[in-house]
Amino acid sequence: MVDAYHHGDLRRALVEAALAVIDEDGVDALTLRGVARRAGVSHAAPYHHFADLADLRAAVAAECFADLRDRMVRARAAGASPDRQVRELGRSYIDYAVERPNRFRLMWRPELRGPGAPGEVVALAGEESYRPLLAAVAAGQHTRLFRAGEVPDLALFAWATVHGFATLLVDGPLADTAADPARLAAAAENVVELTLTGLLRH
Amino acid sequence: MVDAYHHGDLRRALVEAALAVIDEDGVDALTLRGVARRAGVSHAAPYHHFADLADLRAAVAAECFADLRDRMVRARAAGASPDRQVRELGRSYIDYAVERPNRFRLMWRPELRGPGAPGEVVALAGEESYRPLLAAVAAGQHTRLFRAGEVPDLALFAWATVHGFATLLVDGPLADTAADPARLAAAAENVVELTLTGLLRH
DNA sequence: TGTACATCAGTGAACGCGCGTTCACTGATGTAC
DNA sequence: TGTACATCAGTGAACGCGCGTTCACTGATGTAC
Repeated sequence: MVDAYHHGDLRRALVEAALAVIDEDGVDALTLRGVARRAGVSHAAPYHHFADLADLRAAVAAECFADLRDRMVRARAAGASPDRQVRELGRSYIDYAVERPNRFRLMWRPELRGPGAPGEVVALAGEESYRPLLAAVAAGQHTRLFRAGEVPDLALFAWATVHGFATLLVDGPLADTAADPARLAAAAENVVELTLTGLLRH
Repeated sequence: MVDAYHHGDLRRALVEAALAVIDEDGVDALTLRGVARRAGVSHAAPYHHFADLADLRAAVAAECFADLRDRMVRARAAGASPDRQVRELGRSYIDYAVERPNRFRLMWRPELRGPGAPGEVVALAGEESYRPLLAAVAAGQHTRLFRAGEVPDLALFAWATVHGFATLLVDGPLADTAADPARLAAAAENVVELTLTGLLRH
């Protein structure tokens, strides 16, 4: 760490630097040279740890998904009943997007998933973030609180709603709402409750 | 049109070229030089019609939103009752995203809306695409088919759900579903019906 | 109807920029004996 | 414990690239008289 040589964990430091660049200047500002600069190493150093820019981007996205997964796991644990779990999951998902808009944007960039992308890690990490919601929906169905139907179908509906709301906050016309905590909370509450209505047995 | 000089409507031709570039190679492949090349003019010519790249991008996005608005207006007209209107609107929105994924991606790029963006036109065009949904929800509430509540809240829920589903199809893990017409139709039906459940009075 | 002239939309050369990537290199670290 | 050597993670110079943008220019078009 003191010495420039044999940095210790330059890979880690580069990922941290990349997160900082993305948070501050957006996904498109991410460059290998910029990250090296920020980490205080020469522009050629990152090539010892990442094949290319796409590889670095994928590593950063995987990191973000791991963070999201942890939040989802905690959110589910915070809910006593399945319906509360879904509420917590929805709120946490929205919070993540608003807190870290640029990371959220990166996570859904098409380059991560297209053909030829080093996106397998990303896809797997994404799946793991989804698992708590699937589990909560299955549990709600098991206690006959939620409506009958395929678990993946119900979960997909809930995910789509919350994800759509989050992207509208981050990239759409709801930016003003996202900037005002009170309005954001009210709008999120509305969306989450209506989602639950779609899930509940009537 | 025959002559290089006084092209006739180079602005129009540049927008068309930009749409072609975006459809074929993605949003990030859009450059002023590339568009000029494609339109068969020198790379400096576009500056007589657009201030810079961001300006061209905004013009293209506005064009896309106008297209979406037309589809939304037609979709609403195709539905006899408010619930059918919502179904048509949802399906058309999803169809647009799947048919024109790169245009759909462009339309929600944050650069279009951030501070300093020439995005006023884009914001207005986006609003107009939203109006048919607002109208359908208001109509459904008026006939007491839909639940009580603020129209914007109900409409936002419906939009978020369909928008989220569309983005998951385009940029997320549902790419496989989007590629298979039968599965796509089934998944879209599921999402739209659950959305309606959230809107209906019980 | 002609003519002089302003305007306007193109051209092509030129600029600087930051990027990704490669390469021969160097010096610190770890290991076999 | 020392020593020779392989390995490994850095460095810095160099490359080519396409881009955005500017600029003086040119020739077609429209207009005033």
